[in-house]
This record gives sequence, C-alpha cells and structure tokens, in this order.
Amino acid sequence: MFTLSEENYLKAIYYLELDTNKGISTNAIAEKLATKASSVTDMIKKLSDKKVVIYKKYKGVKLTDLGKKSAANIVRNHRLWEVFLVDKLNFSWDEVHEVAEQLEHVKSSKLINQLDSFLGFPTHDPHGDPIPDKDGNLKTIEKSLLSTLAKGESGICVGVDDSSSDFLQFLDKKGITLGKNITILDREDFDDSLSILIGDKKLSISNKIANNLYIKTKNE
Amino acid sequence: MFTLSEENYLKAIYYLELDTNKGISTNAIAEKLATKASSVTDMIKKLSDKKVVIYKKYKGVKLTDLGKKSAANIVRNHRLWEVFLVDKLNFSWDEVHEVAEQLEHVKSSKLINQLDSFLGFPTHDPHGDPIPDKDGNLKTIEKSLLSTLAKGESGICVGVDDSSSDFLQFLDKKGITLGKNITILDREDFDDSLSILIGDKKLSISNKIANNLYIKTKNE
DNA sequence: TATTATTTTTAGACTTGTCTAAAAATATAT
DNA sequence: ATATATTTTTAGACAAGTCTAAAAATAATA
Repeated sequence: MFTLSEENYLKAIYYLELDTNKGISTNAIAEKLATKASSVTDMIKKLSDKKVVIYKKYKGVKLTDLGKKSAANIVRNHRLWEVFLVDKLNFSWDEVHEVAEQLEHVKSSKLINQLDSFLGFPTHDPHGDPIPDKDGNLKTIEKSLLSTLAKGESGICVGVDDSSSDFLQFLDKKGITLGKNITILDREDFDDSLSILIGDKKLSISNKIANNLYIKTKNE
Repeated sequence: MFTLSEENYLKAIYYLELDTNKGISTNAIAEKLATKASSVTDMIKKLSDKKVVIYKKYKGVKLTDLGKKSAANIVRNHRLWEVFLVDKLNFSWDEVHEVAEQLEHVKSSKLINQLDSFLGFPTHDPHGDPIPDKDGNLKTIEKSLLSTLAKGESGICVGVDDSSSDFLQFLDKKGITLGKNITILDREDFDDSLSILIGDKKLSISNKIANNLYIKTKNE
C-alpha cells in the first residue's frame, strides 16, 4: 500500500508520462506538485524502493508496470468519484475535482467496484476523460480538437483539454456540454475564430476555446 | 480545520463522553485509540490550543461546545456514509465501518449535504445509531435492551449495542435485522436466555445476545 | 497518615515528509 | 573545449505524530 503522498507522486508521474516517452525530470514533478526538487528526489528514492519507478540519478524517472497500474488505479478512483458527484449528487463539472482528490485515496476495492457498478460502469468522467479499468487499461477514442476541423465538418463534443473551473463555467454559460453536436459553419482566417452550430444555436468562439474542446467525428 | 489524527481524537472523546459527565482520562483515550498515554497528552495540548477541549493537567479533558459540534460532524459523516454503503452499494452492515472510517474525513460540506439529500435524509445508520444533524444534535429515540423486556412484551428491533462483525454476522445468520417485530415468548430463569418470536419464526437466544439488541416498545 | 500503586506528564528519540542552502552533475553557449 | 548556466542531489533542519523510559502527581491502602 501507498501513503497519501506516494499516491500523489505516482499520479503526477503518470500524467507527465502521457505526454512523453522520456524519463520524467525531477523539476517537472516538483512543478506539478508545487513542491521542491529536493523533496522530489527524496520521494523518488522511496518509490524506487517500492518498485514502482525506475530511477537512475540525474536521469529522471519512469514508472514500472506496477507503478503504472497503481497510478491508473488512483486515476480510476478519481474519475469514478467524479461521475458519482455529477450524476448522483448534482455537482457541476467544475466543482468535482477538489473533492475527488480526497475520495480517490480511500482504500477499498469493494467500494470502488460497487461504485463502478452503481454508476453503470461509466467509461468516461464528466470532462470526457477515459476511466481506466481494473487492470489500468484505458480505451482511447478517436477524437480531434475542434480547432482542427474544417468548415462544414461536424461531430459530437466528447471532452475538454483544460478542466479549470473558469473554462468549464464559461462552457456552461455558452451552453456547450458533452454530447452535443457541433458543426463548423465558418472559419475566420485572421484570428482563427470559428462560427459554429451547437445543437440549434449559432455561436462564435475563439481559437483558444476551439483548442480546448475535443470532438468525435463520425467518419468511420 | 483538523488533521486526520485530531479528528480521531475528537471522535474518541465524543464517544467516551456519552457514558459519563466526568472528565475523560488520558488512559481511557489511549485505550480507545490503541495508542500510548504520552501520545494522548501531546495531542490534548494541541486540541486545547484549538479550543475544542478544556484541559487541566492530571484532571482529564472535556469537549467544549465547539469540540462537541466538530466531533458530532465527523460522526454525522461516518453514519451517512454507512447508510450510503448499505443502501446504494450493497454492503452488509458488518462491512461498512472500516470504509466509513476513511470516508468520514473527506472535507466538503457540499458533499455531505448532497449525500444526505441523496439518501433521503436518513435519521439512523445501518446499526440503528442516530445521525447527528448539521448542528450536531441527535434525536434519541426511546429504546430498551431486549433483555429488559418481560414475558409477553414486544417491540421493533431498532439497534445493536455491539457493532462487531462477529455479532452482526451472527444476527444475519439468525435472521435478526432492524425493523423486525420481536415478542418475548418465555424467559429461562437459570441462564436468562429468551425464547422469542421474530417475524413468524421462533428463536432461542442467550442473555448475551439479548443484552446487545435494542427494542422500541410501542407503549405510548 | 505514611507508603505503595496507579495515572499522567515530561524528556528525549524516531519516522515521514517537507524545506533551505550548498555541492555535484549535466547541459548550454561562446 | 572551456566557462557558464541549469538541474539534481546531498546535508542538515524542522513540524507532526508517535514511542520509551523516567519523573511527577494523584489515588489507594495498610
């Protein structure tokens, strides 16, 4: 078993590895966890002793298979709790992260399996991120950033890249939620803003927004 | 806010105060928490600094109003989570304590209030213990130990005194659950065992069992 | 009440996780 | 390729929470 702190390090390394194949640097972990590099070095040694990371001095760190599985399990917990909060307790999607950060550390496999079943075995959390299965595997769906679609193309809104409260509340205000159909009506070349049809409403959105929304196109 | 450890001390003192009006001794707390008296002394000083207990050296400790409210809130969380586990996640009543011990420490008033509502504002946990309201008040119901009832008397089973897994599983095996009607058919003087009618079944139970079951008699 | 037993507190140590400051290793640039 | 900058590690310190062993206070008993 892992301490609270160890779990948070595992999670941080797991997320950082999603973006790269290289070893994760001490500084990158420190930044992600808002702590100091020296603290990271200390903790990495403990994680290495526990066989969840491979560590060579000055060379960064990589999760072992055990480490990946352990980290994925924490992410699984986190995302299942997020679904619970939104679907059952009427939280909005911008309120769930902080609470799920606490709930994810509760240790009970029965709890999480029953919760999974109670929620109907969801595959994605309220932000569209996939929920790892019991073995840590996650099925990635084909999705594209809204900003990459051409005029005339359309698809279903399936996720957000930025999960900050500000962005999520902005989307709420505009009526943009997961599951809605989006069609590109027009692109403005000079600022890359988009004119879109969402549901039956016409909207103009900036490139920054379009860069943070994932769309599933129904090509195949 | 309180640390995990502080919360556990608060809860221990709260439970110990239910049985007495006197100050709670260092040793009593140490025993309840399976720790050492010296550790208790250390923690009591911290709790005293935080104004949740009144402490005079060698004189034991008492919760302040703030302390009582804080402790009741943790108990509230614990019992609401127990209801959730049994009602929604199909836990049996002997499995919930350990998990609720973890869940009770999650900090979010929105979480606990929404959970309360989701569960239909339950007044008692799966063992028949009352759930404190937001202000820490708990309504006690009139109940008697089964062992105190006379031959011919009857009532509804509303709680257990001993919540150990062993006892609860024993009750399950015998078909004794909360809500069932129990009538005393006969008492054996030499060992104080009882012959009872529960639902439509006849059972013989020892005095030890009868001493751990609460009955609500419908006198008034 | 004087003595013994028990309870409680203190003193000092240990662990976990963190930090600062300095040293060592690696990377960058002229 | 040597000097400079950056990253990482080490060394030592600190806070929280716990422990053991010893001292101090209270309680019990002869």
